[in-house]
Amino acid sequence: MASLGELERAVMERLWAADGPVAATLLRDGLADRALALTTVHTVLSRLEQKGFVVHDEARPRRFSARTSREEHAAEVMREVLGQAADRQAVLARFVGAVDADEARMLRDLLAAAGTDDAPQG
Amino acid sequence: MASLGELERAVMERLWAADGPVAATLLRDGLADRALALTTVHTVLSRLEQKGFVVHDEARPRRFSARTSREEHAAEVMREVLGQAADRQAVLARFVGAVDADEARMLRDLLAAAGTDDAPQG
DNA sequence: GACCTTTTCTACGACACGTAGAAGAGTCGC
DNA sequence: GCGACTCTTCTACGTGTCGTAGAAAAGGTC
Repeated sequence: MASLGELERAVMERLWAADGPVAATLLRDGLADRALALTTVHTVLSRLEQKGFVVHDEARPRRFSARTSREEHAAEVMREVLGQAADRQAVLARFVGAVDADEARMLRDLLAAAGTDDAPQG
Repeated sequence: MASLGELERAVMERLWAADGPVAATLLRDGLADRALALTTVHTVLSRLEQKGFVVHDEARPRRFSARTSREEHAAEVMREVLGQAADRQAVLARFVGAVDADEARMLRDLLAAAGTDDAPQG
């Protein structure tokens, strides 16, 4: 997975923070502190689309949206990192060994909930 | 966290696969398929050190080693990704929702083991 | 102390990213 | 329908990082 540059990340943040699809002009305004040209925003958006992070609709003032939510993206990255590891158990062990108590609790609950309808088949 | 380039990653893999500290010449030999000049290996090693992934001892033919294990590194990245998220529970939910059954089992076991001496302190 | 090896310094081409102008395409008002 | 305006795409450039390595300096060997 290609990673994001500085501006690219900022744009993704805006997209994630938005309710729905956002026009490029809106994005530029949201990034007013950077005083970007509209074309700059478009370039970044194009690259983001190439990388698969963004999609746009066909309406004429194009509206852009993140392909996945911020959370889904983070989870995706986590799974990717885990998936690349040879010894996934070791990675998970270190992972749970280092997350804080709150997170451990969340994980336990989540796992328990998932387990209830996780009927082993085959 | 700075990410790794192609060669940088290959070097890290060698370092991780090695038992202990490794000399640059050994690394070059291990990467023989790439036919790299020793200096190239040294440059990469220096950059890796700057990024905090590698350390070397003071012995004269310098010996390089990975600062953290492969697994620890992966876990570190996972925690970093999680830590950056605003809604960590949502991330974790998506994460456990997508890992496969084996991994879920590992997590459950790991969490259970960790839970036994996870005394809540005021 | 001369010679060989290792390490450091410096450099360069390629590519990604931030940046944006120019040109082309579409929309709206008259 | 045409012109003015806006949006989109194409193209380009500067900078930084990465892969690559030579030259020079530092260290070790005999």
